[in-house]
Amino acid sequence: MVRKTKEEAEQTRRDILDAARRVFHECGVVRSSLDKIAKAAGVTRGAVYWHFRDKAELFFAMRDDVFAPMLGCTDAVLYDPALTNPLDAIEGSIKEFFRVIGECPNFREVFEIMISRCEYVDEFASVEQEVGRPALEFLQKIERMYRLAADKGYLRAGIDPAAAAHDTWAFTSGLLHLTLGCRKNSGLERSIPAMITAHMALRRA
Amino acid sequence: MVRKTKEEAEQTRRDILDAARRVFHECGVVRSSLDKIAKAAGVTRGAVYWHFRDKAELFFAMRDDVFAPMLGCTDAVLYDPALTNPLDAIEGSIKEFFRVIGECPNFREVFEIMISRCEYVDEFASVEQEVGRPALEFLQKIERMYRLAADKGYLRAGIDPAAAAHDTWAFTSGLLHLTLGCRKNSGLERSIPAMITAHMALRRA
DNA sequence: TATTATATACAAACACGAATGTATGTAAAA
DNA sequence: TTTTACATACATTCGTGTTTGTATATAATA
Repeated sequence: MVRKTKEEAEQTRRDILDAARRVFHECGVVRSSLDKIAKAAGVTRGAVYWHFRDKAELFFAMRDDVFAPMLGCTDAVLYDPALTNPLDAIEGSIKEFFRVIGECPNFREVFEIMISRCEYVDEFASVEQEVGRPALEFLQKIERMYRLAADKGYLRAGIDPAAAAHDTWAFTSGLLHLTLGCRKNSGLERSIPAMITAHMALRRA
Repeated sequence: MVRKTKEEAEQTRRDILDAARRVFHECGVVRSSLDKIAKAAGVTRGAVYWHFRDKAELFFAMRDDVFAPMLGCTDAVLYDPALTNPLDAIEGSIKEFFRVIGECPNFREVFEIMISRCEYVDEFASVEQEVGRPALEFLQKIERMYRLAADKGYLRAGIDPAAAAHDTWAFTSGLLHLTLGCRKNSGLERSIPAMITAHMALRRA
């Protein structure tokens, strides 16, 4: 059996993507040979080269599988019309982000790969920029929300919305890196929601 | 000329360390062959293997050259007896950290290598932990300072010192990652001191 | 002090494995 | 019958670790 049906071929494609994530996570992107990934997927390098041009294309395909849904999750909360207080929207959105990271190993693995198992040089140099772009968009989104909160009188007096946004931006980024970095120690996982609550409480009127 | 004096040998050792930093930064740790590093230092791989057992040892030696002095810089401010308000000590210490990162390219390069040009697997897996340890120590240090500030009445009423420490901890970590990541765009560099000031102002009585 | 012996500080050459990209083969689906 | 969806085989490149060679600094000795 060599030639498969379209559905079977699509399945091996997904098998390869799945294996790539596991192997990238275990060995790092550079040290993950396509042969290792192929074997982890139960195929040969031939199949990998059939579906993907090279390792970079495979990497980006794997990443895209996860990033788009993630953005949808957090934006759904951020723009939830039921939340009248924009500060609740920000708080809920950030909590949602870390909930997904904490509960869904696939998502967590991809973020760990992006942050600590990939060298941002040569063909992967763009990864850094592509990580930075969503981060900047997040900054702009919450800045708008903070401004809205200020208009509605929810923001504590004397706080500049832009400054608050930058602060929350750095806080969120740091929390992500810290939670992915030191997983086992310090039981950071469980205290994340409380940290987010405390962070936002500082800014409430 | 083959055999050199002790001083000359020490100089080539430092040349190699210097070249390693540059090449690691440009090519990433895994893709930096020892031959590339040797050539950048004006020697052959023989010299590299003479001074260092392998790439990992070279990497850690390069890193240690920078990390120890850095800790000294920030701790000097954090424990400056002239600062009676612990919140000033925290603020000054963090500002000092980012001042060094911003003004000293060597330090910045090493941090960029650690954060975005090194895959934390196999022999480099410990790097992640060794980055995490100073981070945890930083958390404990500022937690003590926040407690001290609370005792002295400098901390805004209603703020828990431990929660404030965690928040500042994440903020600082995030700021580091963001400033190293998106260097050119958004002119983040220049607004860092103001961000730190605003961050601390939120907690002042 | 002069001579000798030895360790030093590399350069150069070698052997080996690993990874990549490509070319070819092939059986079944369309 | 022609693609498709791979498996297999091949050629080549690259990096590593080791070994060998060697001129010289340095210590030991006479």
